[in-house]
Amino acid sequence: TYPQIYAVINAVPEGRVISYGEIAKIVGCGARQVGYALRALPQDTKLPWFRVINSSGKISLPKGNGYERQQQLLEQEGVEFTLNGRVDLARFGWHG
DNA sequence: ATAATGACTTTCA
DNA sequence: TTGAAAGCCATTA
Repeated sequence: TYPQIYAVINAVPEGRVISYGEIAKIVGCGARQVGYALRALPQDTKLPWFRVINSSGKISLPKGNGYERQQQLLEQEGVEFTLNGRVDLARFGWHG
């Protein structure tokens, strides 16, 4: 299941994001399993893990531990965040 | 084999 | 709009 999840994430184009649930629906597993796969990712991975956020358009990492880093990486690609730290999935969301 | 654990989601209050 | 509660299901222990 990891390979399938990684494959989908790897297919997400720059400047776009996808939710855990979307990935789960595509590979046919639960949404939590997607997060589980990301947690097991090495630090030096080339996978665009930061393009994965939750269904409400928010980052699922706790502040002070990756949250800021992910937001920065996304903004770096042109993804805009609202005042309350959310991403508009209607505009930046990606559907294969 | 069994039970616990979540980088989640959806469904109501 | 917010938050608790109940689903979810592969990985860990």
